[in-house]
Amino acid sequence: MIDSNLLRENPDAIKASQRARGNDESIVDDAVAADANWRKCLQTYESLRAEQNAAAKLVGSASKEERPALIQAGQVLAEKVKAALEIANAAEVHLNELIWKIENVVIEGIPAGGEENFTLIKEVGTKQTFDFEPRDHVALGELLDIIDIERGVKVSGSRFYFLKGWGARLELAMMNMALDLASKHDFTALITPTLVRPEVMAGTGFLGEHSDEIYYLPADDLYLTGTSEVALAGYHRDEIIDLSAGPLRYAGWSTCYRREAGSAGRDTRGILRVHQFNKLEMFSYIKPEDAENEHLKLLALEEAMLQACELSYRVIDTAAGDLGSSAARKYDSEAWVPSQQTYRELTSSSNCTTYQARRLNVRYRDENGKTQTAATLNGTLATTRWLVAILETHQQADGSVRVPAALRPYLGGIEVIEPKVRA
RNA sequence: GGAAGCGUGCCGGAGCGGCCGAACGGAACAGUCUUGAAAACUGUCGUAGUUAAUAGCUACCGUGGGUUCAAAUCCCACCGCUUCCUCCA
Repeated sequence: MIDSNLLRENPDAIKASQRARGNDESIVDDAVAADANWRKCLQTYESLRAEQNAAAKLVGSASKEERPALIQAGQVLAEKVKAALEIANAAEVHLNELIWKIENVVIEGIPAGGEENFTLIKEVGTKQTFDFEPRDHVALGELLDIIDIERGVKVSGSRFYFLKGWGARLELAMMNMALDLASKHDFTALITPTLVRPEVMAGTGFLGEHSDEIYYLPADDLYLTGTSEVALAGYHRDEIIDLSAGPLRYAGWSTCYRREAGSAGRDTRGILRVHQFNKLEMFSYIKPEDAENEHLKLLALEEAMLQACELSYRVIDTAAGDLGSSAARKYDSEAWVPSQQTYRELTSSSNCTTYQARRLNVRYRDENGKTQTAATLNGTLATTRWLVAILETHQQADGSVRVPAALRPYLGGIEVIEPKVRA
């Protein structure tokens, strides 16, 4: 939710942002008008209400003879107040409808346009080449007996899989390494609920246009979360948090569920796009003026993880039109996937400025003791999808996979995952 | 799942339909006193909206409705918590 002060003071800034995103900018003028109208209606109501309160007070101290007339006058006032309230409420509803539709104001300097208009920030590492015919992660997973897609489908349907043996351990190793890294940088580990109530799902903005991406359990009126961001953002909802000693940082681990409703036919092979996976997500609550630096910090940690996994990757600054509605800026890092000869997104880190926190009502006290809306940021530190890049990048001619050195301590020291021997 | 009880400010805890944004106690903050601290004393001490305004006004006593001239107080629904029974990891 955007700042209504900004709407009053600088609607042009919001319009420019809407334009960069490719969104309708006339809605901003509508919102300004609706805001003015609401305030006018509110004042009408409040002054009538003040009159009513004063009148009601008189009844209490009035004599028996005076009362009937006063009560009758009160009845008339009550009718007026009721009518004025209805008008004011309707005006507020209308204003909210408009204001909720306006997406976060993008940070100046990010590229305008859609998905293909990103700015390339950097490329790190060399794209892996092989002097043999490389296998894709599905073939490797089968050969090493570490990913069992066939049985995943048998048990749960398409886009499900089993991680088995070293595959399962590799994922846990990666998550643990990520958690260690995050912990060293002041992130508190948090294992979050993955079933949440409708109001939390709506509050974090995931019930909008992406609602058919989300699993819903009607018998219990609960939603399965597609990312721990939902729980992490809801964690401090309606609270005044203490940021005087620095930001609040969390590393949330959870299983994530996605229906992939709109992606039939896309990435059907392997575990690149699945209904269920695990993710370690960083989340920061911070003073707005520090948000951009924090964003760089999140990105730096993501890069540290990618480098620890010895992956080749690039970092992009996403264009305005490709941002989620809460994000003011988004950095994605994409790892090179040899079998696809292309970069695939492994991390995504968004600076939501105060947009998300305003909707969730998360505030802090500034130096003067005044409450201010906090800023929130989130970023991926590891997900199941990383296994695709790790396996494919570090494969060897015989189908074995070299374990990146940084991961070995988490895997009992093993250096190579060998093909299954037993038939 | 069955039974009973309870939800008030940072915490504890009062509250008769009107004089309750809410007694009282504690915590916290500021000051007096003190070489300094403690104690004692004095004061401050919720959030938000509107407004030029730290003036005024409005709203908020779990949430949403309702009754009434007037609701923390009465009625209804929902949510949550506690205890007991049942069940269970």
